[in-house]
Amino acid sequence: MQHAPKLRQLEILKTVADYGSMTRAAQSLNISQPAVSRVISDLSELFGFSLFDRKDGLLVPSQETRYILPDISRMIELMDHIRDTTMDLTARRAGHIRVACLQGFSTSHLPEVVANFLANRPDVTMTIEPDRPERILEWIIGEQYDCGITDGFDGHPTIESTTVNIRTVCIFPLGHRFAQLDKISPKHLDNERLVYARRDSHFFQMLSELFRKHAVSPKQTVESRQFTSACELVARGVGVSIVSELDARTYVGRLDFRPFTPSIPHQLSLVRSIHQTPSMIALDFMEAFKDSLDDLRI
Amino acid sequence: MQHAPKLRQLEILKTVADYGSMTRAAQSLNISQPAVSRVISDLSELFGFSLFDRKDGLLVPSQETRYILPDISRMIELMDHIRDTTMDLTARRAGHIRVACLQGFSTSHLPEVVANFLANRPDVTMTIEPDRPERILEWIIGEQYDCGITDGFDGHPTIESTTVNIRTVCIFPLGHRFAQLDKISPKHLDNERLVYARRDSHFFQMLSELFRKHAVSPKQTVESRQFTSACELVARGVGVSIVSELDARTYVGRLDFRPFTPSIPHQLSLVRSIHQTPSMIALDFMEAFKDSLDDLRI
DNA sequence: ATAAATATATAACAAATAGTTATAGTACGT
DNA sequence: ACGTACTATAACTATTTGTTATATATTTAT
Repeated sequence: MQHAPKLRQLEILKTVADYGSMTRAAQSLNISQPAVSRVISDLSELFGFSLFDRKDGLLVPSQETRYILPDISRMIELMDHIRDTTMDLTARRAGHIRVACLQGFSTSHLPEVVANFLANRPDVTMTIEPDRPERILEWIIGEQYDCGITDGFDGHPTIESTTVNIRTVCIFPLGHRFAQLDKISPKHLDNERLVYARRDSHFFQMLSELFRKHAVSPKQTVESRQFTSACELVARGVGVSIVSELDARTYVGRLDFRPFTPSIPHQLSLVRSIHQTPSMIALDFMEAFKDSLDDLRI
Repeated sequence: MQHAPKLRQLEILKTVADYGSMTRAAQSLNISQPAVSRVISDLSELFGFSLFDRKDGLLVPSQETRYILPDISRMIELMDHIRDTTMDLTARRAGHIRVACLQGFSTSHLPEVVANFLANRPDVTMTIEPDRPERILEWIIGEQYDCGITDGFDGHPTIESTTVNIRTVCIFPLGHRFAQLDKISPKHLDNERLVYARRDSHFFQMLSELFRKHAVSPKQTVESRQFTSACELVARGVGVSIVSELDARTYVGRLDFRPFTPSIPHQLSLVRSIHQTPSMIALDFMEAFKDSLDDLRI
């Protein structure tokens, strides 16, 4: 096993080859000429062949030197690239973020948050995996994703979560009589055609409870597995529905909505494993995500 | 402008990532554990993010570290490659040699010399450019080639040359009556069908002179521009010819030959520019070439 | 939960490396 | 032959990279 050359030595070698003069190479590198001179003689001794020929007052790389110069250039470029990349990572401008989220979320609120986040971070890439809530928790516990977005999260020892209560609204087709009201309450929904979403959810149970208490029975028309498809149905005039303002917002212009009282908050949870130190860019994204909910939280 | 990491630091980082432990990385690198410890903390400070997470007693690269590890690996491989290459260059096992030679030479003696030379030098590559003698000298003067092989060279201030006198033989078809002779002299050639080669050459002039002196007049049949094609013609029974033993040898089995007296040496010159320091592998090749002529020189 | 074992961090120091200035030697153009 | 520009050598300094000794965490086993 013998010594490898130092990166610095190769850099100096390349500079001398580029300038054809040790003196000018030294100037370009902002070091003294004897420093360059010695590096060249050291390298020549290490390699065992002469590095340059003198020709018309210029130092011309020898055949042997020419043979390795391309590799040296690649080497230096690679190091520059590593340096740039670490700087981008530090400045949170590069990296990869893996997000697991609810099915519906991946088509409603999240795309805009992601688009805004990536807009001024050209070297950041993301993976978004939509799945059911239970699977999301599994992914997070298994540390397959940096963070997850779910609802109805009720705690887990290895998961750290931030829960945001999102306002609930009643959505209805454009031109519907509800547009005259300021708020919609259960009594308005009696006999109204209602599109249900996520019958098994905590949210749905709260809602049923409320109807029972107010002795209100809306006409069930369709049950959808996702809030977004409920929105689609409402926009097409199938009926009205109760969803989070978050979902409603992405349909502005295609349907109308008003606050629903009493408040039945949607509990949206941003979760991550406590066993995984999140990358800084992932932390930034989680911040950005929480910020995006600021004017929707109760 | 900020500091780039040292190659050594990256190497240590990679080793720690590979072993999942600073202590074991230190062992593998044959350095002390505190040295590794400090490199990691220095790098972490330089980069501005934490490099490892602790997990079940193992150091696991952080997201950020994982992001740059592939580049680090490439970097280290590249440096290894450069080191190996320089060692090969020193051991004269790698490099590139550019040879300019006579047309005929590129198909007769040279291929075998080249084949032998490259046989145990897998990383050596060669360019062989066949051309006319005057062009060869131009190439050499212009330093386009490491060396040239020509004949009838009569000196040039910027060219260093080694000239070898090659024995001359008379070649004749298998089964020809000349096979009974030990040597062929001009008198044997009277009225013999003779294939001429290179009528403009120094060699041809010497030969004509000789015939005149001995009052011998062979029957001219064909004139070929190359000695090798003369050999082909003779092998096919067109006549006999006078060529260098070097050319004759490559046709052993297809024609027969005997020494020709008096000796009219072929002057084969190995030339190179005095302005270009030859690469060591080129010097080796020139030596090998001269050696190949050893048992053919007068 | 605590002790023993193991792994990492810190400090003080030594060796090696990469730079410095000063000066001597070389090669080239007039 | 002389001045100019470039390169080499020498002696020295600062920085980097390693060392040992020791303290502090962290796991593992009891």
